[in-house]
Amino acid sequence: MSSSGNKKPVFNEAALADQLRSVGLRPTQQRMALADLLFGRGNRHITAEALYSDALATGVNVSLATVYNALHTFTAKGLLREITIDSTRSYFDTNIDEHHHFYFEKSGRLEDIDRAHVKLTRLPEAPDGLSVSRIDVVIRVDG
Amino acid sequence: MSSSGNKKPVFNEAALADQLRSVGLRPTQQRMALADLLFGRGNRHITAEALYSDALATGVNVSLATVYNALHTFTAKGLLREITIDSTRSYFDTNIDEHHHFYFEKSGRLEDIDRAHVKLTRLPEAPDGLSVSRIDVVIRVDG
DNA sequence: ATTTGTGCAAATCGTTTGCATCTGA
DNA sequence: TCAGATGCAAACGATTTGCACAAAT
Repeated sequence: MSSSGNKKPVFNEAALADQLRSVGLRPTQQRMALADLLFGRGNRHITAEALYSDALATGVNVSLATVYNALHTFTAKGLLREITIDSTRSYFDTNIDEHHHFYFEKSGRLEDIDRAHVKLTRLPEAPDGLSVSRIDVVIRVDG
Repeated sequence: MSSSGNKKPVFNEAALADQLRSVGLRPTQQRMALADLLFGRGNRHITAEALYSDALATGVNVSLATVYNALHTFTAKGLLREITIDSTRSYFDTNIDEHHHFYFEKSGRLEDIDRAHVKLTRLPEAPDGLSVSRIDVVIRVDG
């Protein structure tokens, strides 16, 4: 009973705290716990509600508002990437490298596709010399 | 003051009615008027609220619920394609051919990219032999 | 001490639903 | 006639917001 919840953090607390500080965020208890759930268990594609459930399930005490707060703050600081695929909810992806997704329509699950497996050619220029901020490829499969 | 609104329908009424009947839909006044707004002015990427405004502005008498109804029914019948890009609203695309999109982040506007201008290679197999229902490519630009 | 973050509950907003009434074939 | 459509208003669900309180520097 030394850390912030029932489950031991997967990441070293000091390292997590440094990561948060390095992007200008205070390593509060809630953010530490959420960051641990997000980044301490491999790549995840998670919704706010799901992360909230995860937190409750592991004994972490946070409010839903704080979960939304943390997800948006992390996204703004580049620690997460927001994926919009289903208009009823937002997914947050812990993989911030350039990559793409399979979307399983029935289950609502997302799966990463490495950038090396999708090659885009003949891409048109962005109109008016605007710069491209991101290219998303989503392969929808009926599972 | 002979047709269903202030603005003359761009499409021939009989042709529109046939198009609706051909997919098993009754050509009601509301559906005819909405179909005309949707298909009678070139390709459009429109939200439910925007179509509703359009309808009101052209003197067409429909409820918002009917607009949603029509958009979903048309989509189910293959006359429209629903595009999810922004989690706060759904877009409906009158272009049902395979193609992709530019998304202008500031204005929220969408623009078609012909399929010929995006070539995907090295596509991974869909897992578990599931079939691919659709591939969406969205190029986000900061305009 | 000051700034930043958190939690609660209420508010928002796009969308959906229930149900009574109308309409097209 | 009568299945299918429409309209209204209430319900919904994810997300956001206002504001008082707590925690971090």
